Amino acid sequence: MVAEIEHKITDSEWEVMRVVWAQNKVTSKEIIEVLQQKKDWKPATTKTFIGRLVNKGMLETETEGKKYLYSSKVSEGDIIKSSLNDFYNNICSREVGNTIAYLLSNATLSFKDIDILEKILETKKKDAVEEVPCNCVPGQCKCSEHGYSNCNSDHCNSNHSNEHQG
Amino acid sequence: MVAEIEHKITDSEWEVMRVVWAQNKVTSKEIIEVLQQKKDWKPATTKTFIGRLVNKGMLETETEGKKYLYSSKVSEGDIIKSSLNDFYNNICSREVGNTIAYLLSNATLSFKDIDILEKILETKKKDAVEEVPCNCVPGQCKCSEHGYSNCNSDHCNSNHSNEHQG
DNA sequence: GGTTTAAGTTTACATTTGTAATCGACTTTT
DNA sequence: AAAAGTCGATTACAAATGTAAACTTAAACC
Repeated sequence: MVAEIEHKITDSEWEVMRVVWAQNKVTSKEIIEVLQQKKDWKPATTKTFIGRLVNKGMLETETEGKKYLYSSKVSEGDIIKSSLNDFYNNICSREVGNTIAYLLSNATLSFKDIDILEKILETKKKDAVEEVPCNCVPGQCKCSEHGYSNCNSDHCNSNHSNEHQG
Repeated sequence: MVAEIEHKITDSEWEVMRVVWAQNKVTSKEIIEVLQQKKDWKPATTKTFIGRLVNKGMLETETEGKKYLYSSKVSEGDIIKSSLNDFYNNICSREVGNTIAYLLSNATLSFKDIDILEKILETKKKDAVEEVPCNCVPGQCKCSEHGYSNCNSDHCNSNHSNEHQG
């Protein structure tokens, strides 16, 4: 189970977190410098996001002698997982396979990555299904019913599906 | 290349789009009914989202005789891809493999899905790399440097990485 | 030791998002 | 034809987000 992440993280907050994750413990000055370079943010802007992340419980502070050091309270992997879970709540369950295929196609992977993925894929064969159930609308997506002749949903695998695919 | 999606789509807007995708052409009444069931939204709320989606150019309207029919101007797959691209801009390139592994592990897949994924994975072997480059911070993530002894980033594969992993 | 500087905290403000009521123009009903 | 219902459009408003200046306090410097 993935650690519970209380709040969603915004795009801007991601940027800050990445700097922290990349170095474990950092001063605000370091974060500010990196993001001034990378995102052209004014120092004040970065400060705001740091503050919000502390409030959200994503970052914690520690006073080393005189100065503040920021570190992350949540791992990058956990936030990624939490964000993806949120995202996957939005999409049709039938799109999951396509989605992974798309990601896979466009990814830069290491040999080790590929190795791991192959193994996982192998185990997935055991619980593969004939047709992934659709969860789009309560009464189920109409495209899975026969005779519905103008479905243009991507996940529709009826033979009518490519008649008018933008 | 994925179709350019002008605007980001919000969680609430996803819900509306899903109803439209599931049925191709729908009246507002149908959308409202589904989302009243599924999300307990007041009709006015759904109307707002429909309106915003029309403004964003995601939905288009057509008057069949007397009444409005809404249909999607963008395919579900394209929006998913666009959203995932946005998301992947936020995460470390080294996390991509892990991410796909996570998704794969938790996915419900069809036999066909698995088949496709296997083939893609096979082709990925050709351009696999020894170590995926990190894109977290301009000067590269410190965890890839030797001697940096307190990196707790998930993607750090130095041997010090599990000393204090929350 | 007073002044400059650095850094965390407060305040500011425009946009976007979530959530919804109300308005205005048709349509349908009586 | 007047009343009532539909439905798209307009308006409302709080919370979240992007972006940043100002304030405050403590440290550093001359």
